[in-house]
Amino acid sequence: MKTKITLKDIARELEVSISTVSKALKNSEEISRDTKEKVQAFAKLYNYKPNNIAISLKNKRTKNIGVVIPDIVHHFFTTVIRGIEKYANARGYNVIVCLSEESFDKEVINMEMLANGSIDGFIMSLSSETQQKGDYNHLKEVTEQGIPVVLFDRITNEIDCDKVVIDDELGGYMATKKFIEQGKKRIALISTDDYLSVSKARSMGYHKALSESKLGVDESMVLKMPSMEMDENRIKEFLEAQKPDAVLCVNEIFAVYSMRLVQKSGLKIPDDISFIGFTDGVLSKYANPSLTVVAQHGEKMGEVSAKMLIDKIESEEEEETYQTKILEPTLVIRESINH
Amino acid sequence: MKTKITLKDIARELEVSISTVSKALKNSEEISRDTKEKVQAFAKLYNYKPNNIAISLKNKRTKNIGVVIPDIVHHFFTTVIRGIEKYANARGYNVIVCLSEESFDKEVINMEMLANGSIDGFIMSLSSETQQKGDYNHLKEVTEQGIPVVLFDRITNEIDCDKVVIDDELGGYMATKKFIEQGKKRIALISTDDYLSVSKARSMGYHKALSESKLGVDESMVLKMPSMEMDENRIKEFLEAQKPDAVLCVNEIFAVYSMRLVQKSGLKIPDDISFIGFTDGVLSKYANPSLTVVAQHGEKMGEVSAKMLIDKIESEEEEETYQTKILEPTLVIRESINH
DNA sequence: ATCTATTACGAAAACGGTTTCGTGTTGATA
DNA sequence: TATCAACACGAAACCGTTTTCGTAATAGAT
Repeated sequence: MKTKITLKDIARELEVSISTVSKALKNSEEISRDTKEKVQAFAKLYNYKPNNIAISLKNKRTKNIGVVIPDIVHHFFTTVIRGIEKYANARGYNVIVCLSEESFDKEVINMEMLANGSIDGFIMSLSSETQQKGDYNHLKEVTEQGIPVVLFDRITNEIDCDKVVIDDELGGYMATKKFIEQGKKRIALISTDDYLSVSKARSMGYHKALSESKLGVDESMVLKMPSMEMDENRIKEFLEAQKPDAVLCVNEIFAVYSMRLVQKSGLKIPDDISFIGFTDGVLSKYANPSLTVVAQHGEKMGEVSAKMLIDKIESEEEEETYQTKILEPTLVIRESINH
Repeated sequence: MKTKITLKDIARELEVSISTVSKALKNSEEISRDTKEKVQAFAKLYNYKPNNIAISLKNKRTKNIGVVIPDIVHHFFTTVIRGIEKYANARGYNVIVCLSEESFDKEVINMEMLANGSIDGFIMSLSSETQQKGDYNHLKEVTEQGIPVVLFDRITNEIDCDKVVIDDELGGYMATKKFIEQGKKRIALISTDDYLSVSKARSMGYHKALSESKLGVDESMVLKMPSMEMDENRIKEFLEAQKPDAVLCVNEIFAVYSMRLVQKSGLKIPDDISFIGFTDGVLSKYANPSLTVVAQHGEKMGEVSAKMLIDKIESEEEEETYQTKILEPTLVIRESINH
């Protein structure tokens, strides 16, 4: 086992001082050509690499960014991470991922762990429990310490920081409008409870599109599922009672599941009933029929978040100006609606 | 912006030495009750938290583990990460995720970045490019430095380290056996090229089961896709030419896609033709019909890997003994085969 | 009164770097 | 010959901890 070599080792071996070695390796003008060459050759020979931790301590910069998300087994978050990772890596940063698993306490603990010097900034999406509680003190503490934070997707207005969201309302609006244009008359919405900011916005888009049209809103056409868990019977009863000819679902799973239900009862998709979901994941792509969705471009979101964060980390000025970037969703047309 | 408080700050404020503060906070016997109470109260008041970086430098322990995987937008890896994260977190470790994106160079760069003090050990799954090249020098260097490594799923025998795999051959065997027991006669395999160690093992299980049976192996019933990308026509031609009554696919996507193809040509699943895939992801669960799969228990794999790694990190002895844990896959029966 | 043990604390080294500043040596200049 | 700048390097502080070791003060024993 050949252990890592340090500046001190090189200095001892070459009978120069540590400072000289450090400078020589940085090609400082202060050091003679001779010495520099000697040191650099020696360093290369023994594969010297500076210790990141020591550098972090000195510079008060870790080159790590902390990502705190509710869940990783979820296509959207996964693509966001990929976007963050790619961008951050290109700028020399590493990504520390922590999962809150939708728990407020875990979110707090994770942030506390990371905030004590392990990272230069946070990128995060709030857990549902945090959003329900409305308690954002852990975020306040972090921002007050001067640690930059970028909130994405599941955000709150109670914290002053950079934010990246997609225009979920627009997404709901676009999808609903599409149905209206296609002459659908009974347009249903399957949503979750409003505490999830995204569901809320998507529902608003749905309501807006309908109230702008001659159809108007009929609240009995809206099903709010109490949790993200599938409750098969609720959906089944709802679809049988309301007999919609178009359904907008706030996620993929509701949509795919609903499609299976209506297919079993003999309806044809998209002619008898059309579907649009949210999140352009594998499910939508490989569903039968493939599902038209409002795509959120998670990877782009990750990139944008990472860029905002790193720019802030590396900016000298202590500007207290925060921006909210709004990304536009797009409709990915597949077989579950008429073309 | 209230900046973080350090031991030095407390020492100055309370007019004691830094050492005293440090000891007082650790409830050392050396310090008087009075002083301890004073220091602890002050620390709590100003919300003192020790700086992780400084501690890391001192202890030569970062409490970080590096996870290097080929891809994160992939259900299996995602569940493994979750398993790692949960377990590691419970033991006070953070997880730094790096993506090789199936590239050898990125894998090398990522490992080098992390190996310079940022982490205490690696958990990784090889990129396909690395497996094709067969170049494992980056791994050798790391292990020679005494950094513990746990390899999972996509492993190599050329490196001495702990390993965790699922018995992919057994998985292929179990699935094929199932088909044989159900009286299927034309059992096909859709696989990828053999450089992926997992595909290879799964194929071996398929071959083994068939050669043990009266059916025997017919190589024309095996389709090897040159890459992970979907090549729709290859599969279509293959299925039309061979007319199998059962298909084993080395992943979900091949399976779901194939099911759609045969359904379009009027075949009934599972009676006319049955399907089994690998990877128990969302696709299998929500496919129509839902797909029977060989489940790999990624979360368990992550947990086991993390446990092995952390145990090694925290073990005093320099035992050079490595183990390979083999996890057994299980068959998750769904609608794509007869019950 | 002297010695010893205990208590309670501080100084300093160490982790592995970076960086500022001081200084001995050299050669050129006045 | 005295002065001085340029050169090349080293000492030391610093980042924020932990930990070893030394020691002043006090109390108890003889």
